[in-house]
Parts: sequence; C-alpha cells; structure tokens
Amino acid sequence: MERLFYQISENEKEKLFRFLETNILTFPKNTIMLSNTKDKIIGIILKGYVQIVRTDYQGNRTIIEELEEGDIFGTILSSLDSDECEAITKENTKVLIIDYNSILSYQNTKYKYYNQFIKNLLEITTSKIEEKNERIEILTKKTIRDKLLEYFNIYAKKHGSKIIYLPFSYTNLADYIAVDRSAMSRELSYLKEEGFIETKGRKITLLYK
Amino acid sequence: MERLFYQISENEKEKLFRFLETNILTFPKNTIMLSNTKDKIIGIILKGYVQIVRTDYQGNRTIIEELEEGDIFGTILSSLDSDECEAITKENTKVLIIDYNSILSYQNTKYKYYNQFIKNLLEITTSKIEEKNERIEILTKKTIRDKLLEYFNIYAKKHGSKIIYLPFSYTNLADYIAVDRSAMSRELSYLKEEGFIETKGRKITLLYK
DNA sequence: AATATTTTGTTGCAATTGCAACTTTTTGGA
DNA sequence: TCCAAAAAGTTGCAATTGCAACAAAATATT
Repeated sequence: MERLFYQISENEKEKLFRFLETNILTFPKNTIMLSNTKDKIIGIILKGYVQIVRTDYQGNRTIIEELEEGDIFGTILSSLDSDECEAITKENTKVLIIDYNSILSYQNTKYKYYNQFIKNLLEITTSKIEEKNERIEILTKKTIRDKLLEYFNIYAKKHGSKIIYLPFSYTNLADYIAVDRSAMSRELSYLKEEGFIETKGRKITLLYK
Repeated sequence: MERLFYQISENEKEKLFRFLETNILTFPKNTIMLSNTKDKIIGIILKGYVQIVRTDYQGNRTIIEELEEGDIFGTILSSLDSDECEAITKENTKVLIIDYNSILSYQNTKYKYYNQFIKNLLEITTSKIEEKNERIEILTKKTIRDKLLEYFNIYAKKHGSKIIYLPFSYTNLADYIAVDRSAMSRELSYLKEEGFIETKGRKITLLYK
C-alpha cells in the first residue's frame, strides 16, 4: 500500500478517493469476496486477511496468493478473472475498491498527488511484469531440474547470495514452478546427492559455480 | 506506438522528448543492438525491423519477438536483460530510447500531455500483464494437450469464435507453450483423430463444447 | 520454373514426470 | 505438552514427453 500512496499524504489520499470511483466494502470471516462488477478494479486490503484459492476441475485446491493488510490486488495485476479462482476472507476484512477506468478517465492535471498516484501505479505494474517474466523464464525450462536451478539462480542474483531462504513451503514452490510435488522432492534429493545443493528446512545453499 | 502517444499531438510529442531523457539511435542492418546503459529504458522502433533472439546453452536459436515500426520494447516490458537474448536488426533501424527513470522523476504536472503519456504507459503495461498471465495460465498446465486446449480457449474467448487463425507457425506455438515441437505435433494429431479439432494449415476449428 | 530453405508430420525409444500410496517430520493449536 | 493437521520425503509404476532421425509439404529465393 505504501507503494501505491508513495509521496501522497493522508489528506491527499482522502481527496483522491473522493474524485475517483471508490468503494469501501467489508466482508465477514470466511466469505467469498465477489466483485459485483465486471469492470477492472484495483483493490487494497485495508484490514484483514484474504486467500486467493484456485479449484481445478478435479477439485484440487491451491492457495495462489495470500493478501494481508496493505496488499494490492485486482484484475489488472493478477488473473483473478480466471473462473476457477475464489477470494476467501480468513478474517473480517475491509477492502477499498478503486475503479480502474475512473483513474484513467479523470482529466484533472492540476493535482500533483493524482499524477503521483498514477506514477505509483505504473511502478507497481512494471514490477509485476518483472515478476511474471521471471516465472515465465522458469516455466519454459523443460525439466524439473532446470526449473529449480533457474529459480535458484534468479533468487541468488536478486539477493546476491548463494543461500536461499524459500519464501514459502516446498509444496508452494512445486505449484509455482508447476510440477508435481513428489517429483520435485525427488529431484531435490538428486541435487543433494550429486552435491549441487545442501538444504536445511527452507534454507537452501548452492554449492556450484 | 499509437498507444504510447494516444491523445498526444506531434507537437506535444516533440516537447515531451525534449524534457525526458531521450536518444535516437540508428543501427545498420544485421547489427546487434546493445544498450550501453544498465538503466531501465523504453524503446520505440521508429523505422526498421528487429528480432529478439535467444540462444540457449546448446546453441539453439529461437526468435522470441519480432519488432516492427511503431512497436515498443524495453527492459520494463520484456526480459531482455536475460543474458541469452540478443536484439538483431534485420533492416536499417532507427530507435527512440527513453530513460524510464526520467519519466518518473520528472515533476512538472502542468503539462497535460505528460500526464497523458504516463497514463498511456500504464495502459500498455497493464495489457502486458494480461498477456503474461495468459501465457502463465497455459504454461502451468501439466500436459501438452491441456496446454493446447488452454491456448485454444483463451484465443476463442478473446475472438468470440471457434475458429482459430494461428498468428504464427506451429514451430513458434511449440515455443510459446514451451514443449517439444514434434511432441506437440503428435498431440495435435491425436486431437484430430479423436474429433476435438480440425486443422487446415494454420486454421484450427474447435469441434467441442 | 527450379532449387534451397523452412516448416510440418511421423515414429521408435529412452528419459522424465505425474500419480498413488505410504511414512516421517514439522508445525500450529488446544 | 499433546494431538491433529499440514508439509515433506520416498518409491514403484505407468503415462507423457523430449529427442533424434527422417520424409513430405509448404515457402522463399534466385
């Protein structure tokens, strides 16, 4: 959220909400948040906790994303439009919804904070693109091994370190790189055997290069 | 390019270039376009034709993207930073380079066309995200069959038609969905045999649902 | 029109993977 | 601290896929 309102004061934020089409919605715990509109929106979690869950045609459920206070979501940023996805509140949740088109169609240039807001949005979307590119880079590798190594390399480059602390579970890593969990587990064992990596829980040390 | 300068006149465009950090570079045919800077940039092909080519560690070359006059590229939009990629001019090419940071840091809000320009950029980046999401949706499917069907469904939904005209060769489709071309070809044959699709050249007709 | 180049289709085979079923370990509440 | 649930590891086996090596068809080039 800080990024969305970077260099915008509380006061200006309020004004912004007034001339953009915004809604504040509240949902009780364990409700499915549904957008009653098909318009593009940007949502901000003001309070609470939400899971984006996909259920595939076989009935398997995977948590795609978890949103906390301050997190941003929306049709622009992820593919929630995909029919199989649901957003479920895990706590009482308060959400601010901004209509995306109202952001673009608003024409008043004299407010600096409005322009700043759009710049911030641009920053967020470009960094989302980078994230997506990284994932595509991984997903296009042909073997599980190559996918894992690509994941490790991207992480290592970004953090400038050969020690990786997985930001999520191995189960989620398997989802992220889109392979079977047990097959991934097997491949990790091979990588350990062959001396390429060492692991301790979610800490992975790269021993190569 | 039209999108980048939507609702901005030629006159205003010129002004824009003056206060943003822009460069016009020309490259002869068959040169590798190199960015001498590591900054984020947005490039626009003013004239010419460029191919983005990846060479993997085995030496296999794939054309990832083809850029024509008016097309936009850049570190923000795709992952050209990836070491394996080269941009090669196939004709004499003139490119406009805009420094991304100069766009963000410029503070003058009084020019409407400047704000419009940023909005246009935002539109382009959000639609790029949608494209990436679509591809990720496909790449995360487990079998070649499911990848193909997902590709078909996305196309059919977008065009509101059960007839698909591939925008590129089958070879490129295999690259796009990241599977072996011959294995994909085999799977397409099965789909035909089983009566799910019919093909004639690059025209594919969906017979299901 | 003839030839070269690229694309497409086919198939056997080996390697990789997903799946299922199960055990062990870790984590998070009560 | 104990228990339940979730996550992680293991392994056999069948299905899927990549790879290689072709032939045929379609496109480009001269």
